Amino acid sequence: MMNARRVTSQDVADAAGVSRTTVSLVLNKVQGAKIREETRQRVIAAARELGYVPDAAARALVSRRAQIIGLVLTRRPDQVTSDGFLTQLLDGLLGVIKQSGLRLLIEIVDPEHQKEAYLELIRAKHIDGVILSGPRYDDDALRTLEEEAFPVVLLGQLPDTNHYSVDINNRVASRIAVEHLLGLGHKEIACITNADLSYTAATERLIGYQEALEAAGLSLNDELVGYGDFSPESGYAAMMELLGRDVRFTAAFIASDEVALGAQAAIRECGLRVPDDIALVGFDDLPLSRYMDPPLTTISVPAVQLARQASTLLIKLLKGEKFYERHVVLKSPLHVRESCGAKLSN
Amino acid sequence: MMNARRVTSQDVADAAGVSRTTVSLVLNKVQGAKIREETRQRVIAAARELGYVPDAAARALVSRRAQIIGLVLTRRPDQVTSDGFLTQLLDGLLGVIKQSGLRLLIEIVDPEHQKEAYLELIRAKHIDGVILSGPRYDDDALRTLEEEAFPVVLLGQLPDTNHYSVDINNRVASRIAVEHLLGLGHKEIACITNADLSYTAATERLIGYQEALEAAGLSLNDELVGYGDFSPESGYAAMMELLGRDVRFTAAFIASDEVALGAQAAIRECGLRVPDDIALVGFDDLPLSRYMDPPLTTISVPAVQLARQASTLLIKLLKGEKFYERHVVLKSPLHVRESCGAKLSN
DNA sequence: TTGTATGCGTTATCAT
DNA sequence: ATGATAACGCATACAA
Repeated sequence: MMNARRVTSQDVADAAGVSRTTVSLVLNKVQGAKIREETRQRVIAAARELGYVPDAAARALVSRRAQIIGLVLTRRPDQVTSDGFLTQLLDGLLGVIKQSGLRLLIEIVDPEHQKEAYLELIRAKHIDGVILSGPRYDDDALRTLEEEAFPVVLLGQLPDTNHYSVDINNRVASRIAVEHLLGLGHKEIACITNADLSYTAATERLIGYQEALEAAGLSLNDELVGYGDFSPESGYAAMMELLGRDVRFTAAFIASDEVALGAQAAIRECGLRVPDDIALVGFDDLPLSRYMDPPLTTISVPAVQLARQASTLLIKLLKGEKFYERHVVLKSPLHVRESCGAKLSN
Repeated sequence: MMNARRVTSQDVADAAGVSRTTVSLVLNKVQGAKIREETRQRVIAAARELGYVPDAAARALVSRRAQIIGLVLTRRPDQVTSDGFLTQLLDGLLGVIKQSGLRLLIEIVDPEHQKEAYLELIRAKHIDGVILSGPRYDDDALRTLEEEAFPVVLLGQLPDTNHYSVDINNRVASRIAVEHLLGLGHKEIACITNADLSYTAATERLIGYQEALEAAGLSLNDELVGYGDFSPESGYAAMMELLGRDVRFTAAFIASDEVALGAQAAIRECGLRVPDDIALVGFDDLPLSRYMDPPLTTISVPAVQLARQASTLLIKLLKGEKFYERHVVLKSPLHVRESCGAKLSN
C-alpha cells in the first residue's frame, strides 16, 4: 500500500465536520478555548483514525520554534571516534530532551577550518537553542550569540562571556588529583593534557597541575608535559614520548581517562608497571576506568548529570524562564582506585 | 546590539533592487535560469551584506525536504553511556552527512515501551531518511516503513524485510572467532552475548558460536552462555556468574569488546589470568581493545566504514538514485592480539 | 463554541 | 532576463 497524499489538518477537519481552527485548538490543547466535549472527542477520533501528525515544517514556520536542540561539538569527526565522555553526555541529553518532546541535532564543526559554522544552523532557525560541549578560547561565534541573547548553555566555560554554563571546576579538580600524588610522596610528576590548549578545559586542567606543583614548592618542567587529543592513541604516543625523554618521573596526571588508557598501555609495553613504577591519576571517571588494569584512580566527573542539568536549564530558557544562577558547578571528587599504589617509602 | 527582525529574502530583494524570485534563483544556483551576471553579483553581495540565511522551516515546508537525517537507536538512554561503537558510527555519519549539507538528528526509542515511536518523527516529516542502528526482531515500524518505501538504511539486518542494509556477516564472524579458539585446542568455550537476543546481531552472533561448536562436534551448553547488555558492567556481571557456576571453561567468546572489558576485569578479580587461565576473543575491535591488558583478540568491525557507506547510500536514495545492491556486507576479519595465548599443550 | 481570514518565508509556475 | 502570484500546512486574531 503506497502512502496516499499526506493527511493534513484540513482532512481531519473534514472528517470531524469542523474547521481547521477547531482541530488545531483541540489537538494543541489550547487552554482558553472552549470546545464542546463531544466535538473534542470527534476531532481526536478523526485524527487518530486518519493517523494525523502535524507537519513539523509548517508548525515551525508559524510558531517560530523548530522544537530541536542542537548539540555542538567543536572538533573533527575522527575525534569523536573513541569519546567515552560524549556517550555519557548523550545519555543525559537524550533522556531529558525526549521527555520534553524535543529532539536533538548533532552538529560537529571543525575548529581548524570553520569553527563558526554552527552560526548558520542558528540563523536558519534550524534549532531553538544550543548546548555546546567543550568551548574553545577562539570561538567567536559564542561571543556573537551572547550579544544576540540566543539560548546557549555551555558544558564547560568560556572566560569573558556570561553564557549559562554547567561544569565542574577543572582547575581545582586537577589540583586535587595532583595533590593526591604529592601526598603519596611523588615529586616528579608528569602530565598529559586531555586535548590541545585551545579548549578551555584543557588549559584549566594544566593550570591546576601547575598550581599543585607550585603550592608544593615544585616548579613546572616542560619536559614533563605531554599533549593528548581525546583519544587513547594520543595518550599512548604522548606517554611513549615522555618515557623516551631524558627525564625521570614516578607518577603522571593524565587529564582524560580515555587518554590515560593509552598511556597506561605505553607504560606496560615499556616493561614498566602501574603503580609500582609509575603511579597514574586520570580525569573523567569513565565507565571503562574501573575496568582498567589496575583500576584507575581518577577525578569523577558526573557527565550524565552535567548533561541533564544543562539540557534542563536550556529547556527552561526556551520556555522563557529566567535564571539567575548562570554558572552551575557540580562536584567532581577524586575516586581512588588502585593505579596509585601506596605511599612511597623513600 | 539586539538582533533586529530576521532578514528575509524580501530584504535581500529590496537591497538588490530585484524580486524575491530572482534572489531565490541566484542563491540556489538554479540551472535553467538565465540571470545577468551583473544582477547575480548584486544579489550575492546584498545577501552577504545583510547576512541572509534562508529559513529552514520555510524551505522545508515548500520543498518537502527537512535536510535532516535521523539516526534511530532502539535502546534506553543509559545503554548508550559506554557505547564505543556508537561514537565510531557518529564519526562516519557526521563526516559524510555534513559533507552533503545535511544534518543529523538522533532519536532514541525505548524498545520496552515505545519501540515504534520514531514513526511520528517520520510522519511529521522531521527527517528525510533514517539510519537505524541495531535492528530488533520486534520492530514493526520497520516493516511499515518498508511498505511505504520510506528511505531507510539499516546498520544491521532484519530478516523478512528488504530494507537497504550495510552490515558485516555476524554469524560467520562469530564462527571464525570461535574457530580460532577451537584451533588453539580449547574445548570448553563460554560465550557472553553483546546484547539481549531481540537484537538481530546478538542472535546471529550466538548462532555463529553454536555453529562453530557443532561443526567441531561439540554441543552448546546453556550453562556456558551468559548475557551482556552493551556495557562493561554487564560483561563483568555475566562473567562473574559464569565463574561462579559449576562449569569449567578455558576460553570465552564475548560478542562485544565493551562487554569483554568488564568480563576481563572479572576474570582478573577472581585471581585468574588472561590468556593463561582463560583465553578471550571479543567482537568489534573498538579503539580501546588494543589497549586492554592483554590486548584483545577480536573481530574487527569496520564501524566507521559501515557508517560512511550507510549514510552515503541513504543520501543517494534521497536524491532518487536507485540501488540494486540492497545488502552491502563488509569484511570483518579476526584481529589476533594477545588475549588467546598459544596453542594448548594438553 | 466554532469558522474566516491572514501570515509565516520559501520555492515554483506562469507571465511579461 | 525578471517579476507577480500562488501554493506549502499550520496557528491565531478576530468575527460570528
